[in-house]
Amino acid sequence: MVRTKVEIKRIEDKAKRHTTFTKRRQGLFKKAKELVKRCDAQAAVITFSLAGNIFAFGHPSVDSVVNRYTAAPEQDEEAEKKGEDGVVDEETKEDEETGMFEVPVKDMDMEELEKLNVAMEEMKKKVVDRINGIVSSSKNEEDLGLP
Amino acid sequence: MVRTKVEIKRIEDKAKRHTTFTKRRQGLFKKAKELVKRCDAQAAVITFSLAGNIFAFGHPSVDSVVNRYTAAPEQDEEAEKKGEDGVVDEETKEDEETGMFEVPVKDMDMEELEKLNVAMEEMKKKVVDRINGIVSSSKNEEDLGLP
DNA sequence: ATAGCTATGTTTAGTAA
DNA sequence: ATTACTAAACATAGCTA
Repeated sequence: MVRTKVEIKRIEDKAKRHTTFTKRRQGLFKKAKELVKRCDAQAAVITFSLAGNIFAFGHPSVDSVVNRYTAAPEQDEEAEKKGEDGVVDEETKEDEETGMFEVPVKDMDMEELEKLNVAMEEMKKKVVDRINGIVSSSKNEEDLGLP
Repeated sequence: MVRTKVEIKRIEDKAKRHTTFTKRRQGLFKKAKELVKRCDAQAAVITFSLAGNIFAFGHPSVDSVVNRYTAAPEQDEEAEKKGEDGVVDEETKEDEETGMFEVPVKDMDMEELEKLNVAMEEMKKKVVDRINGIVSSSKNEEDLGLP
């Protein structure tokens, strides 16, 4: 059969999901390259597959775009709230509402703040490492079936 | 006239270029959202128009994807011995000595980790803002004596 | 995992508002 | 800056290899 109208929701079948990821990732990168070239703009695209593979594209480079974004005074975050497929925005908002850390930053003095900052840096590394660890493990599991 | 075969090169006319940028940026973001939703992947897109406007989208957040990219061990490395869960163990021990965060990162699943990551991002901003606030005020006090 | 195929849904250049 | 319109160009689901 040929193509039918497709609903944008999570693909349950693992193999299909990966195939679709590969195709759509290629399409996304192509679009980004066209945008950059036709409009003389700067852009970066970073993707992680569930298997943990990293794919990134950036013009003039991923790092330069990321740095510029990080250093931007005000991040407009103009990620639309139009709610077409905007499920992602809701999830992000949900995260903001979790309020995992209710530390009274306002009342801390400089010394406390510096300690807190260092502690957070270390914790952050742990979390990222843990994420990468999980991803790597699942990647290994998937690879078991391959020759 | 309707559309002709288009060559992917820089659009010289400024107004046209901006119009195309707006359209194609929207298309790019839509594609990114579909990729995230259908394939359950993480992705971030950051664009700067020539006018300097920032547009960014990320799941679960721009920062988390950027940080994960920055912290990635090696770009296309196959998961080998480093992917075991035990990576975090030593640092966790160290953390207990600090006593500031007793969060059991080791036992958290992916979803929890993502939320934690986002929560830390925001907390970090608060702390940095607070530090900047202190620095600014003390700076102002010093400035009182200057011409 | 990635590539070719094809029918069909989707995006977008050109234009005007 | 963004939006509506339309037809041509384009991307891609479902297959196969």
